[in-house]
Amino acid sequence: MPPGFDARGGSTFFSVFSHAQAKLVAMANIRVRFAPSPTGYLHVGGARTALYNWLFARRHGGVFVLRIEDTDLDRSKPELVTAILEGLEWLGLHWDEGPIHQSERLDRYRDLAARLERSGHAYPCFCAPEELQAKRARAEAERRAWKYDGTCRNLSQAEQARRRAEGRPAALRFRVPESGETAFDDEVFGRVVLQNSQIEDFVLLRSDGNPTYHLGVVSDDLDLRITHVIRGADHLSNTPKQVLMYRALAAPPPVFAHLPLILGPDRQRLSKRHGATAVGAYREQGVLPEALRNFLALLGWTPPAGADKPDGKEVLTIEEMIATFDLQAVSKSNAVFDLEKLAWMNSVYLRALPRNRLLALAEAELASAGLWREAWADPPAAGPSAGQAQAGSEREAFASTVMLLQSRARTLKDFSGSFRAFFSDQFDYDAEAVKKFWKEPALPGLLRELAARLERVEPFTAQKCEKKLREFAEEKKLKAGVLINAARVALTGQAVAPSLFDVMAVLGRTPTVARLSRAANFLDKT
RNA sequence: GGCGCUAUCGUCUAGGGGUUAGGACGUCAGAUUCUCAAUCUGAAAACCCGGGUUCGAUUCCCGGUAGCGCUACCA
Repeated sequence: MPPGFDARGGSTFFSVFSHAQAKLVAMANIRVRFAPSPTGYLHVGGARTALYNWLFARRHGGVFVLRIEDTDLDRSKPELVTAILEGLEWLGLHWDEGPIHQSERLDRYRDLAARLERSGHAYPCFCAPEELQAKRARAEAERRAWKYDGTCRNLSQAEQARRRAEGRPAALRFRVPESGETAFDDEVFGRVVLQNSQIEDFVLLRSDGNPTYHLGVVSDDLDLRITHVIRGADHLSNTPKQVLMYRALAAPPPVFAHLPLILGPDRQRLSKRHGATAVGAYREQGVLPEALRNFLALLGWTPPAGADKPDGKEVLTIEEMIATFDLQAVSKSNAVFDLEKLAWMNSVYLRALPRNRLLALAEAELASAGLWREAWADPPAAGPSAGQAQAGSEREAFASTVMLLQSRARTLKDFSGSFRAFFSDQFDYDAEAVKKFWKEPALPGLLRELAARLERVEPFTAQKCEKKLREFAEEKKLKAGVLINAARVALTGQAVAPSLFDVMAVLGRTPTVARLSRAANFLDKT
């Protein structure tokens, strides 16, 4: 580390350091952080921010720090911290340090605030919040721009002391220069410049002694030696305030990279109104973490096209993402969260899932829907015995059912939803399916006869079943399709399912025959 | 209202002073077929508007418009 790099050293060396040079130094020892506030669940926007931070750290061999910004005591809920951590773990975004709770670091913030006050960069403000609110409301009513008016900015030492002696509560405000401008070079947005006259003397320390966001972030980013601040673009306009603080502390600011926001289909900022925004909700809906992660990665970032990754390849392994992630390739414009594309991506990942993992996930889904049967469980690896051989065959039947269904699943929910008939005898006949495929008047008799013939098929395989059914159709001078489609509805209750004969094989003889008869009985009654 | 940022198919985006403006999702059509999905083939679909610079702007500059963000003793 070159001299003068200790952020807390207060060296002025950095004031002459160019942005490019600072960047170079920062690259040598990358430290990034994700700093959610536990006032809500892990939002997909937050998850993407975390992902980009994580990718950046992994790409550059850096450290990914997790920090919980819980300085708003009223709104922060400890149980939400757990939910956020779980969300991150689920997505595979493991942090190297933390979680660090800001609520446990109040001394650090007060120290920094005191330092700022001593150096004249901050001053106590005795204005009552209600008073300020009234002024603001008035200004708004008169359609004037409002900014803190500096009432307490130039109080004499004696006056400050007098008011303190009176026990009047004071907030600490940052003294923003009256003129000039503040600029920084954002990795995504480029140079951003703001007139200091536009920035108000913002609060650093509340009158109850707790820090505000700005104090907390700068203090912690300094303490944690954060080199790159990668966060949502909603912080872009706040950044000059923080840059001003770094300047007042004679400390080098980190490199900033702001990420465009994620919007709902109506182009409004994504919120509950648009449906699920919490990562956990997607998990519950049967989305795979790697699918959500891949989808989120592409929401604002385009991987480079190369020989190994021809234009159009959007399904990326985590390794490919790490190898190619680049802040320069992050888009500047906000992106609409496209549920359809997520669903597609999820089906791609679902189809590529290795057998064991798929079976485990299907089991979990069925269990939570109350459809799981212990007989399907993975038999213990111990030596074979009569009982286990039996269990093993049940297991095999379960496994082949799941594998048969794999290619048509959109989410894990399908296993307990549209695939229900494969795991339970309790299912209804879909009205549309009945209308479409149960038109043939002679159907009850046909289904019964078919059932009778299938009873004699040996062995009960897809091929044998198909042969039997086609022979039967020919005898009856029926198109095989009529029988096939009718039987599909009988076996699954649906018009949509895998190849009928595969369905028969997977169900087994007894359920197949029973369901055909049951359908015949049902038809008799209607 | 003030300030900031952004602007390519419906959506995510590539591209860049001269291109048939490329890809992905979705949509539509066809192939396949026992339904659906998958797969394959094909199609429709975009440079916000106005000025300027230029031989030539979708690309560069300015303005407008729209969208989003910030404008708290929230983060």
